[in-house]
Amino acid sequence: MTAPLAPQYDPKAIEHDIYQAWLDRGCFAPAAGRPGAPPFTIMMPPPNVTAVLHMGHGLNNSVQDVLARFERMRGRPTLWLPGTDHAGIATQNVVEKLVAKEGKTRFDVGREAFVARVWEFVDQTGGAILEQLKALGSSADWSRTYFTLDEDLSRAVREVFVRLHEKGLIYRGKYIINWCPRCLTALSNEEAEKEETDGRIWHLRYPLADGSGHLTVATTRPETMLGDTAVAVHPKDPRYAALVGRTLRLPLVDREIPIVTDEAIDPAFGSGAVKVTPAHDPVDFEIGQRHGLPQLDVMTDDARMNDSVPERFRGLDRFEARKRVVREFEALGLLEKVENHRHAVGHCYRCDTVVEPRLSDQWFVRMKPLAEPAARAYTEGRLRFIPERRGEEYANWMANIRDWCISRQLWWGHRIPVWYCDDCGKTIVSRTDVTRCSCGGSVRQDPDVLDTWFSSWLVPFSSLGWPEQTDDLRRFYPGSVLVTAPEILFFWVARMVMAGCEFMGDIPFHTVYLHGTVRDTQHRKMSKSLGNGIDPLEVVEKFGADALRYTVISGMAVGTDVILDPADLETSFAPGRNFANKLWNVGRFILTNLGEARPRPLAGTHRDVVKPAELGLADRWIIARCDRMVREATENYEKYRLNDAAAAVYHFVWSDLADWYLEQAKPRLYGSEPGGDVARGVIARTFEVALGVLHPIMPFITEALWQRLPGRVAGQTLMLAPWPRPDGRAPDAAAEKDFALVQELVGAIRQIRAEYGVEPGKSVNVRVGRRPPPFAAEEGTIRRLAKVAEMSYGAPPSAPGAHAVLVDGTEVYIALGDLVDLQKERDRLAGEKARLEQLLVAQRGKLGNESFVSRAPAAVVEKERARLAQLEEQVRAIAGKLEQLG
RNA sequence: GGGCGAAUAGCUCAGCUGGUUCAGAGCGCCUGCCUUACACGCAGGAUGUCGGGGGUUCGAAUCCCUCUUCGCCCA
Repeated sequence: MTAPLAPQYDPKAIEHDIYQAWLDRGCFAPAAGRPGAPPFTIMMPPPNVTAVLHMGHGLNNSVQDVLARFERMRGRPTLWLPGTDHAGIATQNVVEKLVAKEGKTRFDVGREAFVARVWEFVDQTGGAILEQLKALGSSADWSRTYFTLDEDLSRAVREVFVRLHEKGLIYRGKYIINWCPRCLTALSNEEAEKEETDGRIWHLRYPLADGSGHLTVATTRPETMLGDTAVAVHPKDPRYAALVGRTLRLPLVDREIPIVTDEAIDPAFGSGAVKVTPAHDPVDFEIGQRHGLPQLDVMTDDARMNDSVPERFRGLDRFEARKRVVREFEALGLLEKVENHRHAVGHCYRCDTVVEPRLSDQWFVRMKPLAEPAARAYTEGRLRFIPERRGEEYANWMANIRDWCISRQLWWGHRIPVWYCDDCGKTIVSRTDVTRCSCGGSVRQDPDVLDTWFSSWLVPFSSLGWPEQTDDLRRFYPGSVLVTAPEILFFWVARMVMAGCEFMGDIPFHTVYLHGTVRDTQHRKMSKSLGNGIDPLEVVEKFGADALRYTVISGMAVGTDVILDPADLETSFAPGRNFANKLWNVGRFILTNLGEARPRPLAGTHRDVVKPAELGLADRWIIARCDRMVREATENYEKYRLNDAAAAVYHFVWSDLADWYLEQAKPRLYGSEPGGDVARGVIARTFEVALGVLHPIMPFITEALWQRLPGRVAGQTLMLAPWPRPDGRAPDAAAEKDFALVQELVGAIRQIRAEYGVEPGKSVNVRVGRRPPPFAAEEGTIRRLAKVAEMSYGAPPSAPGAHAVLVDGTEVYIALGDLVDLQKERDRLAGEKARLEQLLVAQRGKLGNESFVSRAPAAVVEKERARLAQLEEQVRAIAGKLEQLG
């Protein structure tokens, strides 16, 4: 039935076939689920259609897949919905680069042909990333995969645009927006990323028009002075009170500008006098509005100085112009001083070009009315964040929301559904294409497209068919959890909540799980430009998807970053690789020893069921440990503490099952002791449980081993098996305590063997002070695991030997013959005695403290008393030994 | 400038409601072992002023204040 398993786990040998089998059986589509179980819906953050997989995706999708698989096994109809995003700027940039290789710009190619070219590119390469996600084991329902430019999602975009416009929440206007002079488009505030930059403040002198002196302004962008139309000071600033209302002669351009007062001026910043450039700064724009100042745009689309500046500046790039302006001020003796200044400068989030604040005609969404219900969802506790503190960022953003610039001067995207009549000048906003104005005149559609996020924010329902009332929409909206990186909290998450409230009347998910970022050993974010990225496919190729998944999941506490070394994948992914290999070998050992016969069940009504009386101490112990592991892991999965869930199974498999139980059971398995059938039953059951609990994190290897367990029927899959439930009779504190005693004795003997350098193959004789039931029950185990030849009980012999004292005071004597060094033994015991006496003093002090005894809870005091007694017993025993040694 | 967080072993981080899960895990390191599941392993071991200072408390890595350093978000 099963081919012999290789001694080293080879993920490549199993992953592909298993994934294909899951696909063939349709395991990823939502099942009917357990009766009454609520659906579990999780929207994959749609990757850019041109993106290639990086570790960020690896992490993000690992987390989502863990949650999806967990809930699926728990019997909830689970939909993990994948898709791709058309990513306006990013995709257009990629194709523009291709076109550039042919020596052309998109304008040479023309709009229609260029867009056709992008489609061609997307059809060929787009969605490759979804294929790559499959290599990670992602259990998304690929049959429902969407693309944000699909016809039905585009219909949703138009519907939303028209509805918001009808409500007066979309408007067009001329305001300061963030302009990327490289992408040649407007950006939203969120897309203009502020980066701390070392800059300068130039203090420039502007002479009074009447020649009676000058006023000094401070600026970080001197080149914009060419567009100044005023200087503003704070109305209460005594330094400038006398100058208010007078006129300055603007150097270099020789233009007269007024000195005005405005509350927005911070008297403490720079000189307290601010040059006002209404066409190139948002604050200046507002000052200009208040004072009716002219707006003088001094730059071209690509941030060169335009024709409204003196001729010698025209055509200069803005940074060239900056240098020249400063030089000329200096030459005129008008440069007062230059200071270093660190400040936040906006950069295009797609190409990192410094953004130019610029006056421009654009479409906006009025956000306040949309933000209000979205903010309330959080404050009322219906929407929660993990980690919690992210909720405050969300609330803060909502409270200070600004209108959203949604038009982009791109060709790739959803064209704005607005038409202008050439004849009557009417503006028509329409769900369907317009070919002619009601006046009969010809119409032109607005040339711009919408911000990509204007379609992404609808995904929680547009991907389910909205505005149609589809079955999917009814069944899977609202969703459950959103898993993403904190970077797109505002871009995407917050806006989805708004859209959900506005168009569906309900938030799109109740939990937002924001995971950390993947960084290198210097804690730098992984990026293409730094070359410090890790290719997840390379990791999968080398160590397997499970190793990748386990490594990132176990290495990531809630909200913390994952540090990986791109230069040393071997070490970085060792935790996952080692554990996968361990699990593989545990499985190999177990499968070999279970054989073909169906093992006896531990519970149920089968006549062959293992009766409680048949279970030995070790059996009861591993069943109890297994039960504890299931509870712990389940609880941690539920709390999104995935690393803790991972640790619970890891510890059970490695430390409890492999290191102790399997070792303990070997004689029974090998037939040298009776009870092999019981051991096999216990092993089969606990291992199957462990595989199930681990499956969400390591789906491939657990599936592979699970399918090989005896008694499997073809077609069964662990992926759809029910979530392991704790065994009703399993909690067994006594067994846990008793076996721990056995473990302690074995540990004590091993420790002494190691300290005295007893050869690993050599057996020793041991005498133990007393013989509690656990020692009697597991004497064979103790003898085998500690390599003990003769084990006897009672007072230790007087012959020299090594001594140990267990925490309960039990004396352990190990005959070592001539290996024993009396002096060494004295030193060892004296050291141990000193250590324990220190603890004893502290313990006596604690209990001697009247206020502790009277004020601490009785149970705590009782515990401490017991500990004191134990310590006293240990010290007494060791002191006795020392005396004996002389 | 405003808001939020973090500092625990060489490294990456757990430690949740103050008390035997309190000083932990993984990786790395040291010693000995190719013990017929695994050397990606087994057994044993070393390493800590829990960032500094102050406070609350019978009791603080844990709560409060303060300082220092480092992050993140927003202006």
